[in-house]
Amino acid sequence: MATTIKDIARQAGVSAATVSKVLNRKDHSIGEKTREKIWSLVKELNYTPNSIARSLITRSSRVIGVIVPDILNAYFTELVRACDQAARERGYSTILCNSDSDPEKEASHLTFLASHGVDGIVLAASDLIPDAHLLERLRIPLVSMDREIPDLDCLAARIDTDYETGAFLSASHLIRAGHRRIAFVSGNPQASNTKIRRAGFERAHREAGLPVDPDLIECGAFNHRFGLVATRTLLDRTSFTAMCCMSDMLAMGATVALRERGLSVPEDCAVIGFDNIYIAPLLVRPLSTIERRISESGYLAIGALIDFLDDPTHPRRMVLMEPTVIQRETT
Amino acid sequence: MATTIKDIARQAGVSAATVSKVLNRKDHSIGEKTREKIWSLVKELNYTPNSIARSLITRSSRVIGVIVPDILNAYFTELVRACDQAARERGYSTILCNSDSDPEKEASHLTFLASHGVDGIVLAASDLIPDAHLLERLRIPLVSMDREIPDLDCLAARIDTDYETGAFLSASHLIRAGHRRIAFVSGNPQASNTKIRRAGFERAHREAGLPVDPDLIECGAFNHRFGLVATRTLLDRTSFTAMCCMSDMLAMGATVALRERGLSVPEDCAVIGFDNIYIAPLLVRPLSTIERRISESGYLAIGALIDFLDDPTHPRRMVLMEPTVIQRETT
DNA sequence: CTAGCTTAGGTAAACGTTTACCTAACGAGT
DNA sequence: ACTCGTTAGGTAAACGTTTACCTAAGCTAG
Repeated sequence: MATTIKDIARQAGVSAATVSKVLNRKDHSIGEKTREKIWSLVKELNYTPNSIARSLITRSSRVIGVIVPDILNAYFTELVRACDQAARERGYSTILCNSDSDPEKEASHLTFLASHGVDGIVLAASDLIPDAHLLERLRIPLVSMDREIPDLDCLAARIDTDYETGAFLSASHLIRAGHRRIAFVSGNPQASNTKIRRAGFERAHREAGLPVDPDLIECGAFNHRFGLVATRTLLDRTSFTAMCCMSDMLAMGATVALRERGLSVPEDCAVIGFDNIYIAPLLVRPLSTIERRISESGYLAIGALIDFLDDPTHPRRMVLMEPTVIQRETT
Repeated sequence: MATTIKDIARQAGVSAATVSKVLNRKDHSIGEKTREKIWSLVKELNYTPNSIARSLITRSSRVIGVIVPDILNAYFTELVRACDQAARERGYSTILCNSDSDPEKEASHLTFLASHGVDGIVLAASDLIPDAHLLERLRIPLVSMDREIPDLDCLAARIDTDYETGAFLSASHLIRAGHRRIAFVSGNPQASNTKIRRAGFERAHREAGLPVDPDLIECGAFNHRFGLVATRTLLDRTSFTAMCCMSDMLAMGATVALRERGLSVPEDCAVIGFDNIYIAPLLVRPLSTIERRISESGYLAIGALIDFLDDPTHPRRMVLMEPTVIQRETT
């Protein structure tokens, strides 16, 4: 139905190979007028090369798969958007997969992406430890973001955030403001993701000569729903004057729970988030948070991946993003 | 490198055609033991068919393209997520494109999707009128969501929202609460999208015997940045006690501007949004809004598209979603 | 005994590209 | 007159599938 390279070739009176060479700018040995004729036919017939056929023969699709736990989490929305933009700027496009933090879904997305011939994959934060055997078998260049990952030879880069420092800053910020009983809410307690943050939180207390009350800790997931229920649980169990939430979504859920109980933020209880999602400053009471430059890390991930695709001997990158405090009105 | 159908065939001692038949369940004429041998080899060698080769020959990729103006707008995040989920449930996957409301980007995404052989496209709300010639030429089954679109024969369905009623409800809600001077903030003033909403807004006033002051109208874009600047402009120009924002993102921007001037919501100025994005109830002061069942409309879009793909004579769907009011704490 | 059906599977073309290698003509240098 | 290079372009295989059509054997019915 659509125009193919053969249509162009026939109408130009040359072979398909010649057209292909011109289209791919490998036309040092093609005459000027043939070249022009081909280009004008391409315009006239609105010819666009069939990427599928091209991928089949070149074994490269110029597509990058991006796997995130849940795009509804505004943090991942921003990340995905940045990855997509970075990829397009370099002639790639992306295909997005939500794993819902489910190992089976993650594995099925991985094989899906492989069967669709993606050139590389960005595997973003998740409580999961990815299936090393599968990754090993697939042998697709990979960038890991904020997650535990085995040291595969198809690992192009790791982009991690210094969660220890982030959590340390977050707790210190509140301790300096005079808080003594600070709740800590984070994701899956088994994930290194959360363990490291907890370590930073505890270090801040240690350095300030403060104890850490285990009753003030609630870990489960990074979404707003957990923020809501964790805060309710904490309020029922104990008392505190501030909350360290390890994601902005958690902080949003927490604030709703505090309001429910008639507590106002930050007067009755201060709340600090983590991520600085673009919504944070738009809340009616703008949320204090830990900035982690989400878009920049997306750009880094895609950049590292494409550099690796261009040249697999390119030195692997290991980036550790340094978070900073942003004080708004909730603390 | 990866296992192909020929590897399976060789090891099973049959031809590739036989393997293909078994894999595709067209194996009525294949012996029981051959069948079993093939399946066990498939498992053993971790064979996954190469989707690219398959697409090339079958001319179907089981991929659906989704074009939105900007995934950072939480409304589209939810929509995209719903489309993706609906598609996966029916064995399709999606590929996402952000047009940034730019006609050139939209056109380039359209040809990109075409060259990658997507089976269908969901074209979501945008201030743009799509390039009818391009669409006509591409001949890819299409679902249009909340946008003006020519009546192409590849149009599988239209999913629209009854914006006139939505805006009417929104304004009436505020009028009933006693407001007399209500600002109206919406997207691109040229787009039918906005004109229709404005009509609903005006009808609510007419039916209540109230005049509409043109000074209270500001139209430009649907994002939070415009909400912020439009509200500043309105506050500088005139006075009002309530705002009809035609998207929740606008409402979020508006609330920030009101706070800036020391006005509290809803005491000094009520604000109502539109869309009921999932963040609306999480704002420290939960946002009143117009519900439009975003996920449901995503499901509808993908469902209509796939039905059309399955059977192009399937009756075209024209859905008009009916919005409702959700009162929270900003009104 | 043979026409015809069923069962089990093979053959080869096709999808739309890319690319390694070939050819043919022409001119220049020796 | 011959090699050699260059220029301009063609040939055909290859990528990994699917599928229309073929074959060959075995069986059954008349």
